[in-house]
Amino acid sequence: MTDPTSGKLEYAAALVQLSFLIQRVYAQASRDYDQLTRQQAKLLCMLLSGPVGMAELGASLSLEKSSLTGLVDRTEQRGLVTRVRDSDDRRVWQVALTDAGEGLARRFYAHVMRQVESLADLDPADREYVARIVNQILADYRGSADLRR
Amino acid sequence: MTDPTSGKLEYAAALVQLSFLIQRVYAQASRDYDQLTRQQAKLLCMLLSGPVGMAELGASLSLEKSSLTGLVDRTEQRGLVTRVRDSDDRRVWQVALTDAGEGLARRFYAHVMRQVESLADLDPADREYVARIVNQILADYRGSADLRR
DNA sequence: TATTGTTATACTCTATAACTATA
DNA sequence: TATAGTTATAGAGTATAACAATA
Repeated sequence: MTDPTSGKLEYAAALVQLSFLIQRVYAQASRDYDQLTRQQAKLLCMLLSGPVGMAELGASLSLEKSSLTGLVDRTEQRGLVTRVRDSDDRRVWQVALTDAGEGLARRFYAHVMRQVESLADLDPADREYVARIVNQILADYRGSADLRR
Repeated sequence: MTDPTSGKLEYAAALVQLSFLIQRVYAQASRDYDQLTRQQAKLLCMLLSGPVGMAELGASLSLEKSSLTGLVDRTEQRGLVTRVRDSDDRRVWQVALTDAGEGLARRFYAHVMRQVESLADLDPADREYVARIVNQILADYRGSADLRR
């Protein structure tokens, strides 16, 4: 087993190291934007496309429901999200961005994109190729996740 | 700003989503191997190439020294690592895998590699291409990190 | 009865600041 | 004095189990 921190890595080892690098970028960006935590930043980004129910959030974030309760509590106390009762089922809550949360989320997300883009000076053709393959990996995973339901 | 959880993503967005997917795989594998935490698993893997000093570990893991003290404490209490005094400088400690820690780390690491390999059914040529570009990203980052020192 | 979400509890992870031991 | 690492403390993140409100 070779040292995973240097030298030329095989496919899987390289992807794992890249994931740690990108998570480091993400965590640093979180601190840079209003001292967010990585988890709070991820929550905000997941709400950018509109309010999401607690159950769906828990599944997407791979969190137990009690863990999500705490995360939403802390993010709500900072004024970045609010809970909204579902009109159909009074047990259900939707989580939505506040105006402050949406502004912060947009700026944070754009910053992370810039940081990741500037990690390496790649040829445009290489970027497109990588984007295509990574989209294929993500699509294959979603397909297999659907099968498991 | 498009929903980052579905559809075709641009280069940076795709890499960020992939990093979250791989971290989920890594965390699940940690739980599957003796109920490791993600951080303990990462520590074990960093020691696979031999003992490492606390200072270097802290830099590699992006942890404050007190945070690392706690992580090594908990991992040591589980019998997976040991502290060894440096022979030259009696303030310095090296962290090393125990036999149990090394066996667990090897099995865990191999499992993560298999899991990541099997995320998608890619052409061998695509895997090689992705591996080459990701290695370039990692090398560019290390180069810029060296410049910042 | 079943489901959604919260509360209670315990533990891990992390940072800041003060401290000890060694150089 | 300076450096390597620990201790003290506080807070965030997480899971399990028990619970309340609603369906």
